[in-house]
Amino acid sequence: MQTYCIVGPTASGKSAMALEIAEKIGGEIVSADSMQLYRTLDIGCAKPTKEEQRRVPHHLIDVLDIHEPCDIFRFLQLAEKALEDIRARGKVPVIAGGTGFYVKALLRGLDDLPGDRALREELEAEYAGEDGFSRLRERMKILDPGAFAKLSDCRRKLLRALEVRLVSGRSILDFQNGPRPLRFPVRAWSLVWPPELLRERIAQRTHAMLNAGWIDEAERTIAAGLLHTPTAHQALGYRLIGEHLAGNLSRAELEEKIIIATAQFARRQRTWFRHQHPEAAVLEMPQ
RNA sequence: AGGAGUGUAGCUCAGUUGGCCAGAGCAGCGGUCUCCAAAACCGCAGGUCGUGAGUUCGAGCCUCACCGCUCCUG
Repeated sequence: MQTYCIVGPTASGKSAMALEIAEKIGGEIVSADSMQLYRTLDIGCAKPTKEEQRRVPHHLIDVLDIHEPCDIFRFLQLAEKALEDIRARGKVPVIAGGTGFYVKALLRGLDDLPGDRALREELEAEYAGEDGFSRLRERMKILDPGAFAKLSDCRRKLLRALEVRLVSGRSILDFQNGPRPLRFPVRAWSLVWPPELLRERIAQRTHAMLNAGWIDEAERTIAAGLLHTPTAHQALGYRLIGEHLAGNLSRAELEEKIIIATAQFARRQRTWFRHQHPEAAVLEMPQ
């Protein structure tokens, strides 16, 4: 049985298209969005409305508390279960999402890299200081020159490579086997907008979200500790709204900054989808 | 109208006593991506230095005129 998949940057119209397809074929939507996973991050993450969620069953929305951490494996665990359930019911999954890394991993799986959470935290602490990064680089330079050559600029990835090296005795590069095949048949589209047009949509949506109560929502979630959560704190806009509430940003400046941050995010997504999803047919938007 | 000030990348500005090819931050664009991905990281482009003339071997920096903007006084 076929599985559908729609990817695209934020504000590109994925949700609407997924809804349309799902209704037409009697499918169920699986959100592949790192932030819609979290409860109470509603307006700010442009979640489908309750009404839309009633029209078609949605999965992986509101499944985590903001204080819970999430990473690619947690997501895969949840998403694979959702796909399994949907198929068991004889329904068609319609994956829709803007978190490219998650979508790709769901479609193709990940290589089996060794890991050790506890060790990871130790290393994180060990290389935390001012000179931590240079010490990390020095160590990797001799321990795993290959990985160092490829990752030397990125602290986070170097750290992970060191973890793999220490756990397995081998380079992280040895575990990464290039492009993986799709794990199941999929019909996929990538929504592509002219940048200026998408930016305009982002601006309009941001304005509407702010007027729809996003500021109150942010105030509540910040009071609940959002800014100190392991993963959810990354959600765009909330921190800026906090600045606004603290009087450091005017309403106009707030809106402008959110639009810029969102457009920058959309650009990164654009780059990702352009290169990482050969299975997806490009759909020029609008229409 | 008179006086003072100002006019350098899309924006905010640096540019020493006139002399490397005019710089930065932000924005923009491109790229990477296998346990933080709404993240992390790498790279690129862009300026008739308001306009015109003059001084000088040489002017963004000096002189003059004009234009624009700002402030002050009437």
